[in-house]
Amino acid sequence: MRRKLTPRGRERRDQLMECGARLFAERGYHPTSVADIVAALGVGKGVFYWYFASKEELLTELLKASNHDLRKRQQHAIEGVDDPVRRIELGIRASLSWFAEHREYFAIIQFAGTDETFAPVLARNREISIADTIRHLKDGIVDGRIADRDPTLLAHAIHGVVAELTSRALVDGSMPVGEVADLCVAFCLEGLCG
Amino acid sequence: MRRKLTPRGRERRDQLMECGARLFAERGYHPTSVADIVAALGVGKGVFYWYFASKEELLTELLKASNHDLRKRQQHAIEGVDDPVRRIELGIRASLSWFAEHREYFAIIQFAGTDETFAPVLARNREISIADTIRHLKDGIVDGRIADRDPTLLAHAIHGVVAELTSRALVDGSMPVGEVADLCVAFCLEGLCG
DNA sequence: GCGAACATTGACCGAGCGGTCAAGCGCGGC
DNA sequence: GCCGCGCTTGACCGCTCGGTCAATGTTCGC
Repeated sequence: MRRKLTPRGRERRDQLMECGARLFAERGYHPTSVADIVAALGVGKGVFYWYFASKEELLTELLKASNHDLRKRQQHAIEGVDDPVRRIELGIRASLSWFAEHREYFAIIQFAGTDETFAPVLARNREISIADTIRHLKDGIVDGRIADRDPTLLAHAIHGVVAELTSRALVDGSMPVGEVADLCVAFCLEGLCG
Repeated sequence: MRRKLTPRGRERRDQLMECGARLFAERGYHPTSVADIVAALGVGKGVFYWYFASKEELLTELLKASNHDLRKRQQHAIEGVDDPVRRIELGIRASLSWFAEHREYFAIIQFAGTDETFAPVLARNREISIADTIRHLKDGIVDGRIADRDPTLLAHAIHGVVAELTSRALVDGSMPVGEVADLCVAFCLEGLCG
């Protein structure tokens, strides 16, 4: 593995990550070999192991980087908004629009959830995200704007709606983001009967 | 592969499916080899290929069988109930209790979703399930009991909540089914603000 | 008690995997 | 001009995998 990174090196690393993300998403993690990844870039196998200790490490880095990017988007979206219900709404919309622009990551994250190896990093990512949501929920419950139910379960419920609609409507179905986001928000805030 | 099946053969086949389901859930599909499955049963490798054409076919059969069983449970739960909202509620509760009793299938289904190979059978399973839900939703919309929004997206939203709460609260968290089901129903019917 | 069909064995195969490494390349500093 | 180091090469290694198959055991009906 490398010690330092010159600009040229950083570019190669990014290329490998992008290429790996695309192939993992298209064919799955196990069926994609390191040989496939370097072949797609037209370089030798050694290049891969210069930048990553293992195929496993590449996936881990992909998970960390994508979560970091998604969270930045969410934080930017709710910046300066005080109303907790509105913060939740904007967070949902930010998530959907991020996934609409990075569809390949959906499959990657889903796979990572099926392999114990990636449980730690995935759990950490989710914890952060759930904690953010819980904070807004608790604020809303105190204000009386949100029904007084277990905030942890509520947070997971919201994440479930976002995940499923991302998967079915954005990734598979290619529906317009705005339309999906509107229903997602309406469902989360008012339910079926609202 | 076999032609006919004697009672003895049927039992072996069931053993292989049960054993495969357990190992796939514990370690994942790719990391579990056919050799692992037959070793766990203490039989030769040829036995596996007598009952299944491939490892792939075993997973496919597991997906079909589990979905069939889950659907039976749902249909039994809503038998004789006319109110569409109540039917949805009972369907949600039936799903959660089924998964609580068959936790291993959650990981299997999640993995199958990451591999194109299993997309057809998974899509078919989901279509059936979503169609059931849509039927009740439309009935509810006609009655004015359910808000007039895209029933397909609503159905996916409900499935998302069920899936996520199954995964986080039942499989990982081991919370009591009843408690999770109550919140799941409340969230789906009334949302955060209800 | 024999023959047919069901059921089982486990050594074997070719392919492909993740990962290694000795050797070589190219560029900036001296 | 050449040294050092970041970077690249690709043949190679050990191993495991999914899948095959000829031989053999087991269970029936007749």
